[in-house]
This record gives sequence, C-alpha cells and structure tokens, in this order.
Amino acid sequence: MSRQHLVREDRRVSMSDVARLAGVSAQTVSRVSNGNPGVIESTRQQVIEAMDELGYRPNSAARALKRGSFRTLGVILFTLSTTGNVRTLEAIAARAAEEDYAITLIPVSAPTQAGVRGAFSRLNELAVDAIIVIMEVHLLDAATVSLPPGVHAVVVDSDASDGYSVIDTDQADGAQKAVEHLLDLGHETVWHVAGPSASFASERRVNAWRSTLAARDCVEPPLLRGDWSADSGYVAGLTLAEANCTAVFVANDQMALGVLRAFHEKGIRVPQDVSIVGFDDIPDSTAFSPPLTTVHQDFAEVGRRCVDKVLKQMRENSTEPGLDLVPTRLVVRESTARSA
Amino acid sequence: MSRQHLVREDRRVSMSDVARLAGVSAQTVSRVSNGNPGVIESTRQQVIEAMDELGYRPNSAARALKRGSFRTLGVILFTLSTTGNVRTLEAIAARAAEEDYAITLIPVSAPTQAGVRGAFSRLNELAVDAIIVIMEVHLLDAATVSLPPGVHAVVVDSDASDGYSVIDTDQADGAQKAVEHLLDLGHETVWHVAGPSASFASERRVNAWRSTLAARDCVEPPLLRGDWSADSGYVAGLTLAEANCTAVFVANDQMALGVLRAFHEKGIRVPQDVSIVGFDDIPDSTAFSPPLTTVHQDFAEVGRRCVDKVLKQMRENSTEPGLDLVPTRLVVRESTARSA
DNA sequence: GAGCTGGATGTTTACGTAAACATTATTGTT
DNA sequence: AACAATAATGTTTACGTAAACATCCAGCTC
Repeated sequence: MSRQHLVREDRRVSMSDVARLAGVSAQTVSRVSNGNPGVIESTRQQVIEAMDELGYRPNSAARALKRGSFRTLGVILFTLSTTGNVRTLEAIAARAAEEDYAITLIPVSAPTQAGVRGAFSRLNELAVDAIIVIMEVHLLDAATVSLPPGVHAVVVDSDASDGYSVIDTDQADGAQKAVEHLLDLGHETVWHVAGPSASFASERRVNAWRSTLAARDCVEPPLLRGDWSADSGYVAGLTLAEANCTAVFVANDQMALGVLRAFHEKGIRVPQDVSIVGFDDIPDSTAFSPPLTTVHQDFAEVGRRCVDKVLKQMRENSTEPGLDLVPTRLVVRESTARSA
Repeated sequence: MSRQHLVREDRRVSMSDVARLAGVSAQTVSRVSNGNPGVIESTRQQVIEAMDELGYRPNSAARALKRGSFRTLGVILFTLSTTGNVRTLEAIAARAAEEDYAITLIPVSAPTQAGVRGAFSRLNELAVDAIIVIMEVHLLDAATVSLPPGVHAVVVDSDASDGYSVIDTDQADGAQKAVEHLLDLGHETVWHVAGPSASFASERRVNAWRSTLAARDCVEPPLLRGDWSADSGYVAGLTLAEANCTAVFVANDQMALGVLRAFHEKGIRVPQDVSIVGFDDIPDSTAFSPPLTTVHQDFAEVGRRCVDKVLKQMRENSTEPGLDLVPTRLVVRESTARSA
C-alpha cells in the first residue's frame, strides 16, 4: 500500500497537510480532530478522509504545549520485584486510565542517594504533570532530593514529614492484627522475621510487633531479619527451627514461603507445631503448604488514592501534606492453629 | 519561603522569565539549560541562579515539539500480575533509561478486543515515539487492531506474522529441555499442566511437549490445563495425584507451586514419587519445598532486545519483521530425580 | 429587499523551545 | 595600530496546535 510509503516520508503529516488535501483550513481540521462543534457533516467527512489517506496523527507535543498539560503522571519507584510495588503500580495505572491519564515510569537505577537523585533530576526532562513516588527506603532525604517546585506529588510508603501527601497501608495496624491473632490462639509469645531495617514499612511492623507483645506482657524473642526474599526467609526459618518457638509473624509472604520450606525440611509441622502469619496476601499464598494465614494489603486502594489525591491537588493547585492510611484485613487460612 | 509562592503563580516560569532576571537572552538560557558550549562561566552562573530563584523547569512539550521526539517509549500490556510481564517491563525500563528514554505504560483494561482497541486508540493521544507490545493472547488481530501508521513497534510473545518485529523467549526449546530432562532421568513419559489455550506461549510449550514425547515414542498422557495461577495448579495437582504419573512438566512455576501443595496433601513425595519441572524460574522457586527444577527465562534479555530493536528501527526508519528468539536454560534443583 | 442573525469556515496569534544566522566583544598577529 | 579570527551573546524563525477573533453567506424579519 502506498499509504505506508507516504507515511514513512521524511516529515510527519501535520494539520496543514490534511487541510490542504481536504481543501479546508487547518483550524477546521483541528475542530474535527478534537470533535468540536461547528463543522458541517460533509466537511467533517472530507477531513476524516484526508486524515485517513495521509495517516494523520495529532502531534501530542504541540497539543501539550498548547494545553499546558500532558495528561500524564510520573511514577518514581525502585524496583518492580516486590509484589507491593507492582500491585500498587497496576492500580495506579488503572485508575489513571479511568481519568484519562497516562503513566510514565521513572525507575531508580540503584537504591542509593545517587540513584534517587538521578531519577529526580530526570524528572525535569519528562513530560509529566505530577508525580507519585513509591519509596521503600529512607532515601527520600529532603536535603539531597527535592521535587521540582511546582510539581504536585504524592508519596507512598514513607514518612509524613516531607511536606508532601503521603499514602500508605496501615502497617502498624496490620502487624498488630497478626500478632494478636497468634496470641489469641494461646501462644505465649510471637517471634518476628522482619524485612530490612532500611524499609519504613518493615520498621513500622517491627514496632507494632514490639508494642503488641508489650501490651500483653509477653517476652520479646530475638528479632530475625531478612531482605524480603524467600531465600532470606529460609535462612531465618532454619534459626527458628532450632529455637523454642510456636508462633511466628513473618513480615511478608515470600519470606514466609522460605520459613515454610525450612520447617518442612526439619520436620516441623505447620500449624501443628508452629503457627505462621505472613503479610501482603500475595495470590500464591493460597497455594503454600499449608495455605498461609496473612495480613491482606489493599494495594488497589492505595493506588487509587494516590491518583485521586494527586489529581485533586493539581486541580485545586494545592498541597495537602498529611498521612492517609489504608486499613488491612487478616485473612485466616491454614497456617495458624491453637497452641498445643 | 517566597520561592514556593512564586512558583505557584498562574503561569509557569519560562525561559524568557529567566532571561529577563539574569539579564541575558532566552537563547543563552537555552544553552545553559542544555549544557551547550559557548557560555562563559560567569554568565552561566548568573543564569543558573536565576533559574533556581524562579524555580525554572524546562517545558518538555515545547522541547519535544522542537526536537520532534519525546524520548519516550510506550509499553502496551495486559496485566502486571504475571511474573514474565513484570520482569520484562522492568528490563525494558532499565534499558530505556540507559538510552535516556522514558517508559509510558499503556494498560489494557480488559483482555478483550474492545480493551485492546481502546489501548491502541489512546496511542494517538500519547507522547510516545515508538511502542513495545507485550501480548499474551491471540487478541492482536490485525483486522481490528492496527498500529498507527508511522509508529515503530516491537511485539513480545506473539506470532511473527503481523509484519512487526517479534521478540520472544524460545518457548519450544525450553519446553523440550524440560521434557527431555525428565525422560533422561528414566521416566517412561511426562505429563503436562499447560497454561490457558488463549496464550501463544502456552501453546508453544504444549506443542513442544507433544513433539518431544513423540520423538521418543512415548505415550502422550491426557493434557491438563490451568490459568497460570497457583490455585489452578493445585486443582491440576489433585488430578495428577490420582493418576499413575511419575513426571510432570508444569507450564509455569506458580502452577508448579499449586501442584506441590496438592502432592503434599496427598502424601506424594517430590522427587521420590514424582518429579516436577516448572517454567520461568521465579525468584521464589528456590524456596519451594523442594526447590524447583525449572526452565529459566531470560526476561532481562528479552526486555533489552525489545528496546534495542525498536530504537534501531526508529533511527534507521525501518521495519524489520521477523522473530527473534531468546534462549532458555534448564536449572536443575531438587524437584526432579531418577525414576524409581 | 435592506438589515440582521447565527452557523460555518478562515486568519492571526501565542504556547516555549532551540536551530540557524547575525552581531558584538576579545584576543592574537603582523 | 590595524585587522583577522574566534568566542560570547543576541535576534529571528519555525516546530504543530488551538484559542480568539474575523469573515462570509444563507435564511430570516420587517
């Protein structure tokens, strides 16, 4: 088809090309292109035909320049290898699409100050109207990294102190539910396999675990740490297998999978010998052996709120610092049982 | 700070504002902004100061309009809930960042023709220079969905017939390795738990399983199907537990997790009674009980090639239809053993 | 049929940037 | 000291679109 050929010509087809072919003015093409009124049907058809013939595609740069907006949100994140980030991102993209906004991904190359700074500096180049930051570590240091002024932003999973809007799962509440569930089953105390100390989310869960134990006058066992990975959970599990432990709260489901493997290997039965509660409620957790009792995080809701909040700020040209917590829900499956 | 206040003013700060404050021309500001030579150090400093003072941020719409490129790639995909998509996307984003390109996500609302068409039509509005399509199902029907003419594209995981560049993991080769590994261990035949029939990847693996069995004159057991989820693997596993089966090739690791659960429940030992091979090599698979023998997919390589290929096409203004296969690797862990 | 109304269409302009070209200042050479 | 040659900076213009304003013409009122 010569259409293909036409299109590959040096310069892209513009409104005036279409206008010339259709025998109308560029403005009329613009009106048709935007579905504006004031164009008689026969003219409209002519223009549409000319558009098809030339393979016209509006130039979004020019549009954005004229309109002052890209209808695009930037999402800064560290990694797509954690369930939470992915699910949140997915929800953000879905909600944004509903509002007719696109999502631009701004990956942070490495979880270092330099990496973060790099991502933020790239922000200046990017065609985004506002940004959502999904941060898992203490690297959003206001001293070194600051958002370009005038850019509206919402931050997920960080401290509320930055002066930006913050949205997060209610980590503390979720952890408390997990620990209380185990204590209510009659366990004397609850061990904890935490995530890395660099993660805010991890630290919140640790604190809640501590205070919940304290509130019930339970002895606090030594804290174990992993890096969120199943393998690190396995290592922690080997330690737990040696310990005199009947109940464990693991800071995410993947590490819980590792703990389960360690227990299987050592002949420790779950939940008969030890009860385990995870965190996240990843889809696979129903297929663990046994299916995992876990704290469900509503990532979809987090994502939705991010988009809603940042769009609201844009529309009202306001900033709304403050923390917005999304509740969790304990999902009881087969990895927990009454203490023997 | 009054800086904040300044910035929130009605109109965004432009080059000429900076130029006025710094007492230079707009062009000089442009030079500083782009790091171009021909600006004396003292002038540069003045300009930078003025930029900071006003909170200047280059307008990327105007830039893109001038340069004729957004330095942005669009990625169309169905879902972020499969490991493969996420890992591929991550690799794409990383490679794109290296090339100084950003990634715009174009989620497909629903895996239907209408959903796909919606995503593709939104393409016109979007500020992207080229696109990468990550498709898992037979919905990229050229009759209903066609890429805007003049837009360079690369497709992951689809048929090579569309006239576009296609990149994919070598599914057939991977499946063959899995089946041969099991046969080499002395198993008489190999069962297969497939993914949904709507998936190209799934069908390729099924075909390779069939032909590998045929090549060795093995009886072909009935085909079982899941939907990629661990739960569906569990259901298939319950069937397998009843069958007279010593070796299973499961089309992805998540379903393999479900099969493992079913076997645990039924007291079937892996690998003593039944050997299992998965596909994907997700990080968690090392923490299954037992750690899973599986076919490693090099998603990172797929992502890299996508970006490289689409950028090459853009630069050369060419189309290169054809299929580009990324090899797989069998990772032997503890879920497979010699037939009893 | 003159004057008016309003819908259809055309013309002008500005959005913010950067390439191309033009001008001015500075330095080195004879 | 006159003059290139070069470096630093300024001016003009175009990118493609859409708002604002201008024009034209058909159909209507009186």
